[in-house]
This record gives sequence, structure tokens and C-alpha cells, in this order.
Amino acid sequence: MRLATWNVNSVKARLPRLLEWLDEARPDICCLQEIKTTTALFPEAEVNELGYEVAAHGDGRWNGVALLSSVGLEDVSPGFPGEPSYAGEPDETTLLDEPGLRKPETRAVGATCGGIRVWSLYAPNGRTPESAHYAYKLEWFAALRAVLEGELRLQSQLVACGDFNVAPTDEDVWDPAVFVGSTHVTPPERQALADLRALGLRDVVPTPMKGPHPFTYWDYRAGAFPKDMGMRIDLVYASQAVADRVTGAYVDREARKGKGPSDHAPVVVDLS
DNA sequence: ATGCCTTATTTCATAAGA
Repeated sequence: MRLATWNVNSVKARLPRLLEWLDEARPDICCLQEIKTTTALFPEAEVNELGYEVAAHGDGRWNGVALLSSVGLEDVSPGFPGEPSYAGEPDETTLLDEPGLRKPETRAVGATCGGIRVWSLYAPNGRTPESAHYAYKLEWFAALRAVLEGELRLQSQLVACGDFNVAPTDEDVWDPAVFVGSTHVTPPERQALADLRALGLRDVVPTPMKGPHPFTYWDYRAGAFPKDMGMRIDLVYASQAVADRVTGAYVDREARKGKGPSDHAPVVVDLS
């Protein structure tokens, strides 16, 4: 079985690249992040053509996640219980469940696919450590941890993957000096990842197809990709039972090349 | 060659990304 996760940075803008990649890499389960469209406007028919069922969860311009599966898609969960809402100042665009109660952003979708509980996750960015967005990011990880802890009691086959927006170690950024004082590398963010691993989740570190670091993201600007100025922020956190099945994992950096790429590359994991 | 930002929307400017 082949599992993949990819922050596509708009499923509409990336549709030709996405379809081409799915056809070539043939993952059985594919987690997508930053679809940047609504659930209703997800290009479901095009993906169905390739043999995938779709669970999309998006609300418009920002964020949005999806799960594609050719091995079944059951017990779909758009978002998770206790998922916090952004804690900053609301404005006229803020989505409300009811007056005064904000809806969570569309950052998680879970489903059971081929006997594995799978989560496609897009963690908040955090912006700056002083920002309300940063506190929200840490709250979001804490709420996620609680949900995964509960699910792991019932389901040994589980994988939480996606864009975690945290580089686990200094080895996972191209130049740690550049990130001093920035989000993605602070001790509390790294502790949030450590708290997930403490549940028994294993970081499935992929092989970089070139260079020493398995980076998954390179900024569009300043020629970051050809210079390999990247970060490893797209992660596959697998339960021990899934980790025991891993036969290989790699970053498909070919997908970051050429015309109209996402700024993230897919992470591909093969399971026995 | 891997090649110097991109996306959707409140569009001819802005906010956000990490």
C-alpha cells in the first residue's frame, strides 16, 4: 500500500500537476493540504476518474484539506472534536456556527482507508511567536493530540500526516541561523510534536532524492529550490503498527520542478 | 540544469504563506 501527503497550494491551480502526479505515483491514499477552495468546488470528478473516492473539507480562499483513497473511505470526520477556532479579532469574513461562536478553520479531515485511520492535517502557520496565531497554533496541536490519543486506544493502525508547519530539529531547516526568533522552530512548537510522538507515533523520515536533507518545502522566491534552501515541515506520524509496515519513504522532489509547481513536494510512504 | 514568488479575492491591490 502506498500513502502520500502533499500540500498542493491550491487544488485548482495545481489540478494538471496533481492529476499527472497521481497517475504516475499511484498512491492508494493521498492526503492533500491547502486546497484553497470549498468542499463543493473540489474537482471531485477529475479525481474520481483516476479511481479515487474523495473526502474534501474546505471553506474558501485559505486552508482546506482533502483525503483521496482507492482502498475505501469510511467514517469521514471533517475537522475534529475540540478543534479550536482562530483566536484573533473577528471580522466580517469570520465564519460563524451561530452568533458569537466561530467555526474552526478547515485544517483537518480524517477517514478510515484500507484499515488505517488517516488524518490529512494543515497546522496553523503561527505567523510570529508574539502573535495570537501562534497561541492558536499551540492550542490546535494540543486539541489534535487529545483526539489522536483517544483514537489510538481503539485503532492501532493510524497515521497523522500533512503540513505540520514545524521543523522537528535544526537539521530540518536549511540554515538554523535564519530562523532564530521565527515560528516553525521554537521549543514550544517542537514540544507539540514531541507530545504527539509521546503517544507512540513515529516520525517516518523520508529519503531525500538529492542532497543531505529530506526537505519538503522550498520558498518560491530567490531560487530557494535549486539552492536547496528548504525545510522539512510535511510529516508522516505513524502509529507503531503502521511504522512496522514501512518498506520505504521518499520526498518526490521531481514534483517541485518545472512549470507551475506547488512550493511543497509530496512525501510518499510504502507499506507492506 | 532544479532557476530567482504564488494564490484567491474584497482584482489593477491586498493578505497570507513559512
